[in-house]
Amino acid sequence: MSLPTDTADVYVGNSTFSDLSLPDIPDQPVPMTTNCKAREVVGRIGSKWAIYVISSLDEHTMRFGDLKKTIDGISQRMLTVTLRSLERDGLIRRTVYPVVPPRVEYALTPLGRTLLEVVSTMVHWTDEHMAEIGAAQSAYDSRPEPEPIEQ
Amino acid sequence: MSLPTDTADVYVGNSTFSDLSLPDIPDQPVPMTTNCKAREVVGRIGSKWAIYVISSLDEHTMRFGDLKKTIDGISQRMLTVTLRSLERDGLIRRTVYPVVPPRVEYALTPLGRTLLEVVSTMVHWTDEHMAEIGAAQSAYDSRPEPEPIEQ
DNA sequence: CGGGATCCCTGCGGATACTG
DNA sequence: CAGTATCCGCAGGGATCCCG
Repeated sequence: MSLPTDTADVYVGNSTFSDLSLPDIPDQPVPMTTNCKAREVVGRIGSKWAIYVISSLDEHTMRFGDLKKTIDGISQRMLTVTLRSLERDGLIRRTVYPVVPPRVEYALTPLGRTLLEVVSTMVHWTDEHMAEIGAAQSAYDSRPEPEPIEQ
Repeated sequence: MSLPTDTADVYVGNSTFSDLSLPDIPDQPVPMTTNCKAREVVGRIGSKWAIYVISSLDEHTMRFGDLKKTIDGISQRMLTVTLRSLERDGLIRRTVYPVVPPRVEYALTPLGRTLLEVVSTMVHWTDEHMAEIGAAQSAYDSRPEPEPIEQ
């Protein structure tokens, strides 16, 4: 997603003019050739924070601050961006209570709950195979060193 | 992955000195606070091209050029980087045949085949719910426009 | 053919300051 | 509290050239 097809940002110096503080309609009309469906999923749940949000919302709804505290590596901006994106995709529902200290709650939609299962599958796979991957990496890093073929 | 903890790249002008043509040991010792396991999976299969490689290698082995032609949006560099990464993780196996025109074949390892199932789950989920997501997006983009609260 | 090495642009995402 | 608005570093990744 967000391929440089016709974004046509006004380039000024060393910064794009469309600095996208909070992007509204970022998705492009699919200029990719191959089956970009998978790309979309990854772009969605793999946006670095979406998984945490989805996982955190497992069952109970949460407020903005709660999510921020729970995920705790995330910045306000990225939490907002992620929540907006997930809301736009119909994966979470945002409820605003018009009270004096603003109260906003987020919860998974039925669709989001089905995605949670996929995410859980991924997390489960990781838990089971992380050791193998680590071992494979160690083995790989003990590379025989190409040996310049002197002679 | 690749969090800016202690990478300590020599910063020269507007470009990093460690231009990372082909990174060797990019993974960091987990400086994240939350359960970064999920992040690792996403970082792995969500590296924009890994899914295509994994999916393409479903069952039959493939040569470098075959993969490049199949995935077709990918650059040589990214295909190489992705293949190296997956090989290091023990997800694919690289076989070099010492013949005059070099012949290199890639195939999923047993571990990689288990990941393929996870990827398939994701792709399947996408196929089933893309319409819903699209509808949700359209609905969201027909936003009631916040109404500046005149008066 | 299968990459390795370089150069360079872009956009992701962090930090910070300000509003209702 | 729950955002919005800006600024900007930096790594991801494409284009290109070259090599065994």
